[in-house]
Amino acid sequence: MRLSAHRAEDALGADRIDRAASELFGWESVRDGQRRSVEALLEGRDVVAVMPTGAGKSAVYQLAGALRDGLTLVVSPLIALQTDQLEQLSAAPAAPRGAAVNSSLGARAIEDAWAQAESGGIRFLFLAPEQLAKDEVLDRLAGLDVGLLVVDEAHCVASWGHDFRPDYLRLGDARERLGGPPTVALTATAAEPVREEIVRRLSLEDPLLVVQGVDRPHIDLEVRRHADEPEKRQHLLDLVAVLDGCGLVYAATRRDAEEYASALAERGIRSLAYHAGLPAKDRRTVQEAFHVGDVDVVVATSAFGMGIDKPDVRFVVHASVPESLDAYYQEVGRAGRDGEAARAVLFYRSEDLGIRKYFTSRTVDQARLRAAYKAVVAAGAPIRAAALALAVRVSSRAITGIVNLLVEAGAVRVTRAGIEAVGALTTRQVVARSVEASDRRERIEVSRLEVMRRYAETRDCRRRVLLSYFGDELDEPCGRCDTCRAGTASVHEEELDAATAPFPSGSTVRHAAWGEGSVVEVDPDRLTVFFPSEGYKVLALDVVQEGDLLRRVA
DNA sequence: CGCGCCGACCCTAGGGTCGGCGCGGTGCTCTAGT
Repeated sequence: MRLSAHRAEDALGADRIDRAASELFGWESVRDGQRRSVEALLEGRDVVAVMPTGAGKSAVYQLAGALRDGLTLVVSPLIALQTDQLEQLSAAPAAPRGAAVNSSLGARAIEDAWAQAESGGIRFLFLAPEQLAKDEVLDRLAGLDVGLLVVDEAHCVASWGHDFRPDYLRLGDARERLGGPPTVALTATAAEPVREEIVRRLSLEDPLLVVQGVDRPHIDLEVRRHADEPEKRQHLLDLVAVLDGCGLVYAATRRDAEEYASALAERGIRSLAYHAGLPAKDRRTVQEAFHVGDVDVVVATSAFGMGIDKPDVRFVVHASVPESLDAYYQEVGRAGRDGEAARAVLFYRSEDLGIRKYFTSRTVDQARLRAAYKAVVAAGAPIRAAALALAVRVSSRAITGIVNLLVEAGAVRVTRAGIEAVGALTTRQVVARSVEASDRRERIEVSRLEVMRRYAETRDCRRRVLLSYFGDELDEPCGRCDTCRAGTASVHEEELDAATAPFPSGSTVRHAAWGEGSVVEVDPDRLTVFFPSEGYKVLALDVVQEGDLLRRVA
């Protein structure tokens, strides 16, 4: 079946989308959020779509890619995800074909994929951001007609781009070099600052924001506070031992994951550990065993989960607090995909915030930064990253992070020709600005951890705290969380009304020192406001009002 | 930031405390050697 036939017949988008959905992919219906996203992309508009995995994120780019001219480039963080997506495509009745280019493939398979992309034999090409950092890849893509760029699991831009996988921060440059094709960023969870960073880093222009179904009302929320570590472990094991069905336990370290898994196994529970320290073969085995139901509980670090789409996960238990509410909800969201009742239980000890604090702390290597900037200036002309790495004597991998920081400091810019200095800053200024940029980032991460703490320690309805963080308001306590059951949430409710008046949730405010921010949460006696330069700030309402600290902007 | 391990030291012979130290999470890619 020729796609162009559809285009000729159906000038109107909606009908065309429905027909493609049923004829190419065999789907009976297209949801509202999917339709709006696809329509925008077909009109050439960028899209940021926040929708749970079960809600068919991939359908958005599959439909838009099939209906648009040219190649659809899908940036995906994991090779395993690329493989899954390819399988999904080939399982569809008449969907266009796709291929991947990554390090797991041999030279011949890669050459074949390129040839197919050039001849139009495939319409989807899957890549990790590291591929797009290579000149030869970009050159090759520039010779093709890239009609659509897809950034899957787009929260990775913000969470991994700054240190762990710095090539994520280069996607905006790659996009520009491809001629700025319409772009869709897809993710299951992203609060406002994460969305804002995605838009900024990818240089999206006035994107359509589609947020679909943040609430998962059938997941019961609960936090169990403990002062004592051994007691916490004991209670966690006691609980998991009696929970029905299969589930996940998230631990902070590999060691904890191993220990919990074997303690559960000793109690006769079919459980296995999963973390990035295991050989690739074992990791696949654990995933597969969980998927087919040969194991009931996987105890994992944050390594487990992306791409896991098992419908009947009945519980997600956290042995330690995650780094942010975004991360927490991402992990919790793996429960109850089938829409049946599920539970999310966080075992909380305030000391557990320590390891997260450690992970957020960054030290800038000033000597390397200085050397890199000097080398850029000395070059006198745009210098390639590889040449710069050689000049500064760091690995080509490490140079990306250093250059990212220099870009953030406004000291250099990255163009097609290479890296070049901008303005006339002294080395000292550059180092100072880079340190400031790094500190700002750390402040924001620390503040996100504080919000996680507030969730764990709140007496208000947990779901309301969670949803307001994601920009969704809940008018009444949910009735399906521990604070609602304990009655503390409804007490909170009575006090709330009077407090909401001056700075309602969602409004924009201005602070003399921190600039503009948006109100994330309103409590009877305090406000939580996100300031782009500072992160989340909790302000006492009486202090705010007495000192006239905030002005309402919008 | 908080832990767990190790050795030193305690005061009297084996078990306790204390201070110092190292460690802790996510994956891509390329390359050298089996």
